Amino acid sequence: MSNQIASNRPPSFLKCSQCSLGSLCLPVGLDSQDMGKLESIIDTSSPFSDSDHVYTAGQDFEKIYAVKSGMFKTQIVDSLGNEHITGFHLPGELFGLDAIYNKKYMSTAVSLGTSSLCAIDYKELETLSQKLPSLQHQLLNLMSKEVQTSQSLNVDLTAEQKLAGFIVALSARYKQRGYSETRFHLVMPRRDIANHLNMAPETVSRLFKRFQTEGLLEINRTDLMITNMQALKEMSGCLSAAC
Amino acid sequence: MSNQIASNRPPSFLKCSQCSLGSLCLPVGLDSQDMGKLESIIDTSSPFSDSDHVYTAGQDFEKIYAVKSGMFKTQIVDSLGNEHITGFHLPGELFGLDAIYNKKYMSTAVSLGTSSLCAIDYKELETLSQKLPSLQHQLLNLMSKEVQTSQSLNVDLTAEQKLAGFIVALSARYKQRGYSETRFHLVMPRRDIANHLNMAPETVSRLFKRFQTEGLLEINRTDLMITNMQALKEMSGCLSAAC
DNA sequence: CGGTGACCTTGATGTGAATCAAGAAGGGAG
DNA sequence: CTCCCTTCTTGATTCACATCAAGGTCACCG
Repeated sequence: MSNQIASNRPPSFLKCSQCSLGSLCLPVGLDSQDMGKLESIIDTSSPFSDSDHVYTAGQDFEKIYAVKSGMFKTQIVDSLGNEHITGFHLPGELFGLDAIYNKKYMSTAVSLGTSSLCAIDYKELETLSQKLPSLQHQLLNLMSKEVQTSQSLNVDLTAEQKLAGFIVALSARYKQRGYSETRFHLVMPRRDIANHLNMAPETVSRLFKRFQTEGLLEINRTDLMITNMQALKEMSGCLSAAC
Repeated sequence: MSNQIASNRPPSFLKCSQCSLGSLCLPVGLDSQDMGKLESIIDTSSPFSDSDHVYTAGQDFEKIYAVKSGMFKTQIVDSLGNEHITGFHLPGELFGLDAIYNKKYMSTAVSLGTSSLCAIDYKELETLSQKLPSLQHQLLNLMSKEVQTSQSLNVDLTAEQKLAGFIVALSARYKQRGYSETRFHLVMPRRDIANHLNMAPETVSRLFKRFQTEGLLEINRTDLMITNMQALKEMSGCLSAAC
């Protein structure tokens, strides 16, 4: 499975114990017996199609979600109706954690392409974490990571630095998951990348072109190949964990 | 104590059970016996003077911190040496949570004026959370809040909206702590506000002047009085929890 | 009390990226 | 295959805010 190009795959109905994402996701550190207990509170729903909503901002919080396959985006809406994409979520990553505090979802979660996920009842997860120290530990770890990621997105960078950083970080996340770090598909449209990074889609387009001219990468629609990782990392200001 | 103007106060050496911040901080939901257990892992250090560092980015992670009095800022540094202030921390708020995942502090924490805090050994906190469901619950809640706060800072807003939002959010936090919501001191210099919000200090200065002209607030150096809260909230786009 | 330095304010100018405006390039549906 | 619609690209123009530059204010201190 290593060095495959990441792409959408048929939804899998594996339990945690058979899931290849165990080393990234909640089960880190659990033995097979404890993993069984975690499995018992996880609900593997049917797959989502492109643009399907998992939950909508304002709904009562009940479950957190772990991506199994495909990709999801989470977006918040301000009082004027402007949407902002807070993150893209790859297999093994959790989302919905921002809802814990307010007991309402703060964001809307949307599937990009065909994707599948595990739904975990948060109340039960808290209770189970009480019994399984490793589970509590990993849950806190993943929340800490989330804090860190959103904080580093706040730093004031040029459009060039932000886009380079986005590509580098995405590459690192694919690598972690056993995919090629130099070649992958951009599942999300330019508009979504631009929105997430607070820039205009036109700017994304122009920058990709320039990156290509400068020999940093090759891009054709959604197909991306990184040809000079080092230069991209340097350009990004090395804020992501990947540097 | 209600409706006092917030200002620096002599450091307090109270334990959680005597601390007035219990309703905001970690002890939420704990009975007096359990609070005693929490107190036993908390270290009340001597007070910090202006610009003192609590920890520095890169140091091994060991403790998380709760502000007792005064204010602290946390800042990260990119590879080019540019600093970015990720947050200002008021009494009852925790910081250092972003270090859990990497086991190293990602940021540097600095005191603004004279301040004091509680240091909590994280390993012991995890262990204790294992025994006290309410403590685990509150810890997860506070981390969730942190995620939410930094995510809403990422939204693309005008300088005007960002500064209005900053003032409104600060006001709400002072109110929560029993201080006046309409009049308080800006402990941090303009430069720090500007840095945190990704703008130039000159822009902050000009906007404060305009807000004053428009009758939204009165400001003299560090002394701030809000005269039209509603207008400020509307201007901010109502992203903070305060709307 | 006058000097020094940090911080803040105010004005003039510059620029990175947004916006505006077409067109080009896929990709489905029939 | 052709139409239609969405997404992407490319160029011209504009604008919000940064940067540059200078002067003002206050606190501290010998």
